[in-house]
Amino acid sequence: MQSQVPDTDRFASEFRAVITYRIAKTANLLNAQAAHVLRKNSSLSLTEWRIISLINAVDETTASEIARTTFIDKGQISRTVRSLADKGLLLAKQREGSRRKIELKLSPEGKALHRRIVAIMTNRQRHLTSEFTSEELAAFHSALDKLERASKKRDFGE
Amino acid sequence: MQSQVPDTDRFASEFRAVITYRIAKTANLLNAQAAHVLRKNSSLSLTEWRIISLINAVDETTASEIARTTFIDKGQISRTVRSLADKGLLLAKQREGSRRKIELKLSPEGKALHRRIVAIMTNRQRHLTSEFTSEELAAFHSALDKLERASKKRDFGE
DNA sequence: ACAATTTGGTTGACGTGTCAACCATTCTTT
DNA sequence: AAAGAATGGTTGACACGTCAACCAAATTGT
Repeated sequence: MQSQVPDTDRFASEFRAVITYRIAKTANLLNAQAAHVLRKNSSLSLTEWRIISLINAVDETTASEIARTTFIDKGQISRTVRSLADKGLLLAKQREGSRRKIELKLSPEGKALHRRIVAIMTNRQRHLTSEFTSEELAAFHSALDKLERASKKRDFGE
Repeated sequence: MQSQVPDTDRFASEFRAVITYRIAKTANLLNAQAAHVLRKNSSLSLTEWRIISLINAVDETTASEIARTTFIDKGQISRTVRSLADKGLLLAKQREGSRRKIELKLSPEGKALHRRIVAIMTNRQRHLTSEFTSEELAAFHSALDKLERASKKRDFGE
């Protein structure tokens, strides 16, 4: 019998260098893990959870503000917001003095849920970064910054 | 009139620290950019392109080997392989001495396409990493390794 | 040699993401 | 004040990802 992790990865050497593959793969793994944890502990999808924590962070916001900062699709936000409102986790009401902007806030139930889940997720994040020194972590964030900036330039000699 | 990039991101301070958000967001931006480049230069989807380059890298492989190393869904691979075969970009034939394994190779057209696109993508990668020193790049890869390993443990006190 | 298990691959159903069109409202310009 | 542009949000159509069930072939255990 071969070892658990076999000869594996004839691909590895070639693709370890391709940074975009690596990020995509890591992101997928992390997202899958998060979705799994959420399923076990709630009935939230990953996007629902993200939107909840975003709203929680600023206390009150609008769909378009979320869209602008997260790059989540407008439409998807619209639908997710409705599903969260249907579940009674958030309150959406017309902003004073506007007939268009809709103010999003967590309901008490939403806040309670957030409190419960954020504890789990914080724990998870601690585990994920447990092998990082704080310098490594800072460097990693700064690398992501650079990539993010570079990813927004759609003009590299196309 | 406000500046192009406005007061922005009341979220930023809060969420810069949440590593999984940041990776997911960066990965999304990079994927979107890649998909965009592919659309402009070919009729390939991102997964089609990835599978083409994977096959190219090892010359010949099977669906399950791809699944094992990339964590792309079996089903998705199966369908993508068929669509690539339909487009004449890859050849799928029964492996000698097996009535189950199917050997995947690029067709001459597939190879030519790969050659054309890989040039563009390599150029892109150079732009993406142009602000990285080689130490930074190495550190970034090693950080991804750590996260990948940690993401596979589904047991952190759940 | 047989049953039980594992592996390679396909398929269907369904959820999520993405794009573009759209409407109503608000802001800008003249 | 009216026309035009920009913004906030919703919707529909469709592509893509994900999960589970499934079949056939191959391997393992007895």
